[in-house]
Amino acid sequence: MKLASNLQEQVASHLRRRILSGQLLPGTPLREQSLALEFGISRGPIRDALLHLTKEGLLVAKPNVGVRVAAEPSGFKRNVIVHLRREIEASAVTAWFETRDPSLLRRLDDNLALYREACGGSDLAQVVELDMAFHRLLVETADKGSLVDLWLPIMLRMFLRYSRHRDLMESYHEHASIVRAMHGGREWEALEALKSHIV
Amino acid sequence: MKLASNLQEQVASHLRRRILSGQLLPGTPLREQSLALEFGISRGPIRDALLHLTKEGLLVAKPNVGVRVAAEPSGFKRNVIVHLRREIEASAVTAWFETRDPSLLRRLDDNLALYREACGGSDLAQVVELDMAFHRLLVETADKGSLVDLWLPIMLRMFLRYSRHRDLMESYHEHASIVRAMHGGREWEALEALKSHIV
DNA sequence: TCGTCATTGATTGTTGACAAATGACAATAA
DNA sequence: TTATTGTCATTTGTCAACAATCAATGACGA
Repeated sequence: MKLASNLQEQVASHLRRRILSGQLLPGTPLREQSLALEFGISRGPIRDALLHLTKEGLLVAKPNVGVRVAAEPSGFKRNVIVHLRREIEASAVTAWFETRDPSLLRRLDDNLALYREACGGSDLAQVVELDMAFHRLLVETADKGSLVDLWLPIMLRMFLRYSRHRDLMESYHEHASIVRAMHGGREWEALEALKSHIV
Repeated sequence: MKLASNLQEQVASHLRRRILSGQLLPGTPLREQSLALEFGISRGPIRDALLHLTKEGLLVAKPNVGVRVAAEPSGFKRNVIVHLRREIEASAVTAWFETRDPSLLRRLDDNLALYREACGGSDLAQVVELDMAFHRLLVETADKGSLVDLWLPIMLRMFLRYSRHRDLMESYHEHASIVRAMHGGREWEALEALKSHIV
């Protein structure tokens, strides 16, 4: 899951995980030099990675000063984000019901099994990863995955406050009920379950 | 408008303008070396700028190969984008009606005057710039501008097909009618005008 | 005492050289 | 002819050194 040939992407996904799993709290400054030392590489790829994460909304950059982990979105912003996510993911699911390609259902089932396990365990980073993967599967199916790049930064901003305010097992059951409705071909039910899951 | 102390942002906004105004067509490859030569700087800041634009959706990058100007979004994707933009900008305008801060109205009026002029002239880059600025003003007012970073990449992807399919003067009148409704305090009318303007 | 302004240390911004990967083309063999 | 392999030029990826900038500190003068 983590393999990438170029260093910047390796660093980016590593930091992404640390931020989303709550190991790096909002406001924490990240220095290029220290990160370069920590990863044993030069500052170049680090800069690229930080730029990635900044554009994704996980970091905020001040010119000539550096980057910090972004603050959780305000209530107002979060509300908008919720609506945007619903719009994107609902569009994708609606599109899926046109074809009902069963390969998606298989992948969702696989994800669900792993997710259930992870929710029982204590590896929060793994839980976040699988939760993310679930929704990514939904978004990817529509229109040859064209929505993913639109969806990702929105999703990430929402996940900035993942760790707290979340009952993991309940989240699992919500995923399961979405998939169940899709298996049964009940479009309206799937969309309702999705909408009430995204909060 | 163009001033930025760091080179990457100067390069980024320059390329942004060239792409949005249609001088760089979808599919056109951009080489770091040639750009560095063209701007008379080294490849470092160029890389940063290209990364910015890639994350904004104006370019697509293939690892170890390079970047090209992004293709126009598909019909499906564009439809989603339209809904996202409406959601964001309508939220912002709704929030404005809570306070009705008159300083926004003043700035919108200023923008309208310039926009009208530009629509008459032939400088498409200027038209795009002002159109963008108009909507940015709307988005900026709400919640201390927190929606801007969410809105920008969505807006830019939509503007990839700005030049064609657009009657400039009609666009001006739509802007004007939005502002007119806001001046008059007619919230519903403003939101409807906004919604029908975003297509 | 308070405010202003140089100094200084830390951090980002920029550069040019080098390493690694890719795609195109030509040579070779079935 | 067609598929495969090897070579080469082009382009991106990475690196370490240098320059520019900022924020904090402390000296200075009102």
